[in-house]
Amino acid sequence: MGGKWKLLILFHLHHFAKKSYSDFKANLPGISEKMLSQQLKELERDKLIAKNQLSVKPNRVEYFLTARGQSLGPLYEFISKWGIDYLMENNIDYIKDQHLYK
Amino acid sequence: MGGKWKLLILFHLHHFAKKSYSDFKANLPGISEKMLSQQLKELERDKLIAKNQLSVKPNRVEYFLTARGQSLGPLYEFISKWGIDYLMENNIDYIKDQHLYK
DNA sequence: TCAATAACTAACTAAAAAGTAGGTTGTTAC
DNA sequence: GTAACAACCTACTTTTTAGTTAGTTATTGA
Repeated sequence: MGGKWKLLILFHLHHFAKKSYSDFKANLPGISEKMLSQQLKELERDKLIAKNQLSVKPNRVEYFLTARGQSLGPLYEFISKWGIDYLMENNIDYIKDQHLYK
Repeated sequence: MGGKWKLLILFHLHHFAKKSYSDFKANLPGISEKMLSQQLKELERDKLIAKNQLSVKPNRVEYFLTARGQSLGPLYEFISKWGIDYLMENNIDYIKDQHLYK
């Protein structure tokens, strides 16, 4: 489960419950479509997320956390809080310094 | 912090407080010396661990968690528990199936 | 009808991480 | 005085991951 974007994808689903492919695209700045669909597929394979097929003719889906994905909830929370604390302790303005993380 | 062995190193220190280079070597089956010293160095660089130089003429050291390394304690605990639960839910005998994780 | 959007896939390249095989310095144990 | 151990380091290869660019199908909105 060590992909560059997986934790972020899971974290988004943890907070917003349901998200479409393009929701991720819009909210994960810098991710390429290849990475996005690859990581979604691996998360599905590992049963951490699943998707509803809303329609087929125009292909519309929504992703959500499985029970297993939800069971990692405390982890998402902890890492998020730890990260924010880390940035604050070190006086890093994330918005200003985003170039550091690309 | 995404090295293959880092979490295991941190987890060992979390449980045993102080460990020497060769303690890790003995308790992380499969790690190469290159990987071990590389990951220790990166963890030091990131201020998650530190070492005491016990002697120089014969080079003896002991590694331990810094305050920052300790602040991740709940993470080590959670992941460890989650992993064990995962193995049990799926009837995986870790000892028997170690080859799966090499 | 033409552009934009949604949800993808595929081919290829580049960069990062890990593995392999060796070498070093200085000890103590036999 | 030789082997074994501790704590490393170096060069090189292989594997894995990520980035780039370019398609595909189908739909709605102007």
